[in-house]
Amino acid sequence: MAELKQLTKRSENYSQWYNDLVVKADLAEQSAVRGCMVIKPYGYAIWEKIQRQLDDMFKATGHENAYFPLLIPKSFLSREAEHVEGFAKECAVVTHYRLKTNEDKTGVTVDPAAKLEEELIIRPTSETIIWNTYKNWIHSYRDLPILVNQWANVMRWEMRTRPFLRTSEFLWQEGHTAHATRQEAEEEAQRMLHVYADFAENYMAVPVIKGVKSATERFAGALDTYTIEAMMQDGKALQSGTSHFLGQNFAKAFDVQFTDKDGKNDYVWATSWGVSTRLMGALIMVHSDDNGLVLPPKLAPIQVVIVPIYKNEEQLSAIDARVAPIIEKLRNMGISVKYDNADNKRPGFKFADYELRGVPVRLVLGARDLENGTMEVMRRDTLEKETVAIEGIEDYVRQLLDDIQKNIFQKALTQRNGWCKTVDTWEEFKVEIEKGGFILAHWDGTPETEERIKDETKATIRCVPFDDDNYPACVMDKEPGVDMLTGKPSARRVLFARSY
RNA sequence: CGGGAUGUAGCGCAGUUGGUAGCGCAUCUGGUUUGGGACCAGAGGGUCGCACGUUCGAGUCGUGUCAUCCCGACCA
Repeated sequence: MAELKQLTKRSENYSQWYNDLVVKADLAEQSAVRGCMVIKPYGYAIWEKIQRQLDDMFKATGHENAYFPLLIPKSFLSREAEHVEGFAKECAVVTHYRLKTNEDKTGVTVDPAAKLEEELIIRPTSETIIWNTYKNWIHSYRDLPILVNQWANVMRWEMRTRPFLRTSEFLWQEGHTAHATRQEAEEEAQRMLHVYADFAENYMAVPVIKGVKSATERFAGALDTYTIEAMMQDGKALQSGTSHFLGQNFAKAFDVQFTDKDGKNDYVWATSWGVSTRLMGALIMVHSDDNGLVLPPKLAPIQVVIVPIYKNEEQLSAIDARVAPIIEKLRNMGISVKYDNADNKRPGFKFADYELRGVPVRLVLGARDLENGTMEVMRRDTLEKETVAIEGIEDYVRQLLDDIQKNIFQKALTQRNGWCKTVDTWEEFKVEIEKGGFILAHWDGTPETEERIKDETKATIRCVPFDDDNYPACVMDKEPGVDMLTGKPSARRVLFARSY
């Protein structure tokens, strides 16, 4: 009880509330290694659902999976100038390949004799090692395009870490494609951004704003970075996925040329795109309430939990028998069901526990229901309970799951749209940014102004939004104007926010 | 790397002017319970982050050190 109460103090410190939720909902815990995270079975089950769905979507757009080494020779990283610049400060480095036992047997030390001639970097991202490989794969236009994705872990030695949002080591997928033309590569980068947006909205039930990053916010080594930006319940934005048009930068750095139909040589055009376990951070922060996690049915490891209520063995076996065919039917419909008839926890405890873990639907069957031929159905998103006839309950549940999926998206969308506002003056901007949310304002397009705004308000340009009929009108406002700070001309409003 | 805070049982904490370790939750045993986080009785669990110092005596005082968290800078 005391544990649950702590969760209700969300307003005091959102960050702390979030950390509590991650731990209490049994998703993850801190590891012995600084800034790393142990993903526990329940948390990992959610990640597996995310993985499986994204993987299907990648395959449907013609991509294949492959795997590249964890360790990258230091010299690879420095081939692309901007790329090193962006990652050098956060790399873990392998310098030796052997330990030896101390002479007094008190432990082990690094064997100085086993120093590597060239240090190895634990990948912060795999562009360099992949492009070094692509050099050997690509000779002719017939070898293109290459559409490869990798599921992997990467490591970035960040100064400040947060579970799921920014851990030193994280799981992700990174797509790396090579194309014969600029246009094809640009289309690929856009296509994958839309795949991400589709996934975020239709599976995670997290509404996002698609757009292009400003030059300062761009990926190190990219010509353009496209992003999906989500809004958390506390008014801070979260960059949830990115897709990069890399131009010929990496092809030039790793000398990857191909011969076209006319026999002429040219550098190939590249993209890369990735989403990480950070998506789980978004999932948690967008939907959760004071009772814990709220998972969208499409990504919930357990979609339906059934809890029996009984006073003795006979009653339990009667319930077991009544529940068995329901479980079977639900499973045949592709619904994941857990029947929790464990005798070592009381019903009230189970109710609270499955709510904490975000299970979308709970069915309860007791002696009373057995007599009436009913079950109690509770939906996690609204916490509403109703009593429903057992006859045909499987279809009812199927319908309810769809309904919950739609409802939590709608709820998040309404909230997100409520966070969008237009601001015209600098004074107003400084006031509004304190309240959180997305702010649409005019910007003169220079990095200097962007920097000033960031320094004074901690707000960054999240993106220049793409067209989408579903966005609120203020996001779609493309009228020119003047910069709120400098008064210089602005082509259109851009999206500002404070972010994680 | 700067500012602030905290390190005492698995978790959350208390510990008085320095006197040899305590509470709640969790765990284990037995019993009664079971429609919203059960109750009773009993039990187990600690080099008080680490090191050095002051003292007859340190969880408590001093110095150093390490770690974690929060707020910044940095980032998916």
